[in-house]
Amino acid sequence: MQKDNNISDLQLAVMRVLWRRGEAAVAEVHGDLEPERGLAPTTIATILSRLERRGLVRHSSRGRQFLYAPVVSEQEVRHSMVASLTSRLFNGDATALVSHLLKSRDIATGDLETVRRLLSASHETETDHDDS
Amino acid sequence: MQKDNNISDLQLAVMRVLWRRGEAAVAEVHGDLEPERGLAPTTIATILSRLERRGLVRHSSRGRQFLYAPVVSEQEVRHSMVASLTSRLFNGDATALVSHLLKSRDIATGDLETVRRLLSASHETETDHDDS
DNA sequence: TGACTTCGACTACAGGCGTAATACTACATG
DNA sequence: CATGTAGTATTACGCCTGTAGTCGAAGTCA
Repeated sequence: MQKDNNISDLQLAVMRVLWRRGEAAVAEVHGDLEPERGLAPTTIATILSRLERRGLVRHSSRGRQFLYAPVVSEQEVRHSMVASLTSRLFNGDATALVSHLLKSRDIATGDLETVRRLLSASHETETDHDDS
Repeated sequence: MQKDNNISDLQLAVMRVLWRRGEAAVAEVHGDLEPERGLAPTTIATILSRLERRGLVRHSSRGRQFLYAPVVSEQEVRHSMVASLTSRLFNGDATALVSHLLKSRDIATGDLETVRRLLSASHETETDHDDS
């Protein structure tokens, strides 16, 4: 069973860079996030160290730089986080979550069709490859 | 627009007691949670104060006891937390979350029927009253 | 009235997060 | 070799959470 991969917003942003690039040096992660976040490079480095301490990433060295690479996949993190929320909020009942989404109009009426399509697709395909 | 009602697990547990009881003294909340959590009464009191500081509950006095009552509904909290996760993890696309749930087998194959039922119910009923 | 009980208020401490400055180390260069 | 520089490691600080002890006020009981 995998650990609790529940992570914060900023940590997620950093992970997303790693997922996209496969591996990246601190400076690269910083470069990618700087426009939207405007954080100091050392801040990014701190985040990466902490992620490494938690086992979500690992690093190798290239010259005197560290190359960080994800250890967990985006799917795993999503799964873990969604499951955690489902368990906390809906007692683990994922259909209750769907029900909530439908009733609270988080899913616009126009998107019902999309969901219906997903649903039909989902009983045909038994193999799973997460995410669209 | 409502604030960020994202709360922790323990805080949720406490809120659930208040939602169930309408209002409750510290001792009552503690009594309800003690079996599963085994926390000191003062711990519960601390949680309640903090929730009050954040505006999620308010209190009145009965004798020298405080009666705490929820200020936000379970629906609001759920909505807020689900929305927050959806935005962080799926870029705000709730259908992507449903897609995730379906593909990752968080929803057992046997429950697909349930979802399908929810779905049909949801385009007939335009009025919403959250939760089942 | 004095002791005991009850309850909220205040204080505390560790650990996580956001955020970052500063320290240290080792390569590059004149 | 001396020094600038790049890049990691260490330290820091405020805020939140979990967890709870202690203090002080007020009511209860003998």
